[in-house]
Order: sequence, then structure tokens, then C-alpha cells
Amino acid sequence: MKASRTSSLGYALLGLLQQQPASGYELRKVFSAAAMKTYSDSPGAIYPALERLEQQGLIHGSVEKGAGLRRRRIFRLTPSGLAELRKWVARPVTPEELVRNQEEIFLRFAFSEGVAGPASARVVLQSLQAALKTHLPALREEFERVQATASVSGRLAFAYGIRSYECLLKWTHQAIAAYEKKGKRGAP
Amino acid sequence: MKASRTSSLGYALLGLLQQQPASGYELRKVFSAAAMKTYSDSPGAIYPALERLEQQGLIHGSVEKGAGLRRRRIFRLTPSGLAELRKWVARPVTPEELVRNQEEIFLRFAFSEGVAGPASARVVLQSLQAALKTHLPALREEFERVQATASVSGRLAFAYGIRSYECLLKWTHQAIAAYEKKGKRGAP
DNA sequence: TATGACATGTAATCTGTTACATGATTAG
DNA sequence: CTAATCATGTAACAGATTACATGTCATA
Repeated sequence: MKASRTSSLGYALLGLLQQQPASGYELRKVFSAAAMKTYSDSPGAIYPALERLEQQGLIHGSVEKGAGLRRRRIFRLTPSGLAELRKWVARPVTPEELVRNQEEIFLRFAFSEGVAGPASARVVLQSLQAALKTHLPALREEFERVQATASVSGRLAFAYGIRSYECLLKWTHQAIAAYEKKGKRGAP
Repeated sequence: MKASRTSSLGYALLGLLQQQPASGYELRKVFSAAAMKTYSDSPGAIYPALERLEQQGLIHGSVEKGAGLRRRRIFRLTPSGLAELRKWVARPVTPEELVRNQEEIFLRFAFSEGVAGPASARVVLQSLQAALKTHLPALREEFERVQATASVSGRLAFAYGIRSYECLLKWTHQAIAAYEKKGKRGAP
């Protein structure tokens, strides 16, 4: 009834189902749109993932009756599923995750507001910023060390690696600023 | 003797071995450095991957004798392995790959110069640029469509998705410029 | 009536993760 | 002598990819 930890795709499904109940097919369509193309929209990925979530009690699917009559199962988040989502959103961002699983950090941030409110979205941003501030200096230092030995293309690729994190850091500042402004207007 | 296509990790190994022969342990150390942390440095990933490459005839490992005496296998690229690397480097960048496998594009670029010369590095950059120029407008269009329905954090996350590709596009311009300058100096 | 979109699934295969296991060599 | 590092592997398991299989409904 639990044991195995939920994968990135699993959380993507939970997050989408938190926004609104949906069938497997509808979820697949979301994943085939440009914004979520990083996740597979193939049935061989989605349906087994939904099954796992249901077996863990995080979602529940019920066959839709009435109207169209073609059988489809509508999945809904269970209370336990919502709790799991909340725990996930609150996870601190580690430098490790920044490198190996950036995609999931953004997923977390994108869903954070709907799952746990604007305050939690800001917490994610601050956590991300902190991770960047430990990772970037380490990367820059390694760049200096290795620079001499690499080819031009190797150096350029490494430089982009650093740049992309700088770009991300800049974005976190702006995103935090956006939330601060909104906070003043909305809840004074 | 062939069949299964080489994975991202496989090409990373081939690329490193093209630079110089190395043992599994040495390769693991490269993957544990910040620049290549995206790949696993665990023995359960590296050693089986090396085995697969050897079975495909792309590399060859020989037990080092002399000196230290602790047994270690030094792997070398075979001619067939070099050919495979060249083919890989020459692969055009697809928008699909841009989204699902960006990491591998950079790997390809980083190794391109050493494997097939500066001209091929420029080809990779141009191919990447072309892919960006079809993907970015599609992303922007979807952003406009979806914007109204999403939460603030959802919109900010999407906006970063677009931004990071813009940042990448900008970098390709600079990288191409760097190669053009170098071309004039080196080979007139 | 045939095509395409809707809708759900299964099976084979491959790869990576995690964790364990083993042993040689060097530095303190 | 003992801890750390060098060095290589294996085994169980989870998850994704690909391809196949099946059937409904609307529409041209």
C-alpha cells in the first residue's frame, strides 16, 4: 500500500489531477502539448503510472457512466494523494536535484500555488535560489581548472552550462519580486 | 553484434575514450565531477554500459600489466567505435531532442570538435539553432493560449521554459561567432 | 462504409538505481 | 594495523520505450 516512492511522472499526474479530475486520455493530451513534452504521452507510460498511483491510494478512478457511453475512467485525487503532493511541494531543492532533475523542480513550482498557496511557491523559489548559490561557484571553479585542457567546443559547452544556471538565478529574482508585488496588493 | 542503439551514457563513454583510453574507474571519476554530474557515476551504470559497448565492438578493454599490479582494464575506442561517434555527432538536432534530451545535444557539441573537427562543431550549432527557431514560436503561441487559465506560478514556470530556450539561442549566436573568428585566424 | 479521433490496455525489452560483495594497495 | 582509496563487479527491482492489440463513436 506504499513502499515504492513516486516518480516524476507520478507527481506530474497528481498535480494535474489536483487541478481537476481527468481520464488517462485527457492526461496524455496534456503531456503531448509543448509545455509538458518532457514527459512521455505514450499509453505504456501513463496507464501503468496511474495504476501504481491508484494502488498506493493516492488517486481513485471511477468509470464514467451516462452521456457518451464509451467507457472511460475518471481519476480523482484522494485526500492521501493531496497530502503526498503537499509533502512533495515542500521538499527543499538540493544542488543534486538541480543537476539531475531540474524538470521536477519546475513541476513542483508550477503546482505549488494551487496545492499549497502562494506562500509555498515563494518557499520553493527561495530554496531553488539557495541551491543555485552553492552550485554555481563550484561549477565556475571547475571551469577555471579544466579550461586549459579542453577543446573550444568543450569550453563553449561548459560555459553554457554555467550560463544557463545564471539565467535561472536571474529568473528566480524576478519571480520572487513578482510574488512580493502581488502579496502587497492581495493580502496586505 | 549490433542491434540495440547506444544510449546517451554510451556516447558519453565513447566520447571520453576518444579523448584518451581510460579505465572504468577513471571514467566514473569524470562523471562525478560537476560538469558531467547529469550522468550517473555508479558502478552499476558504468560497468554494464562498458560491457555493452565492448560487445558491440565499439570499444576494447585490455587488462593493464606491469607497474602497480592491481588489475584494471583500460578501454580503447575501436575504429568502428570512432565511426559510430562520427555518425552520432553528425545527427541533426530535432525539436523533439531539444525538449527530451538537451543534455545529449551538448554532449555532441562538446565532443564534436575532437571527433570530427571544428567544421562539424559549427554544423551542430547551426542545426541546434534551426531546431530552436521552430520550437520557440510554438512554445510562445501555446503560452498565449494557456496564460489565462493558469496560476501565477504556472505562468512563471512556463515563462522560464521559454526564457531558457531564448538564452540558449543567444548562446548559439555567440558560439558561432566565436568559431567564425577562430576560422579566420586559423585556416584562411 | 471507411477513416480518424477517442479510449484503454498489455508484453518484451532495455536501462538505470540501489545495494551489496570482494579484494588490492597505500598512507597514517 | 587499520582506514581510505583504488578497482571491479553482480543482483533485484523499478520505470520507460516501443509496439502491438482492441474496441467505440462520429463524420464525410
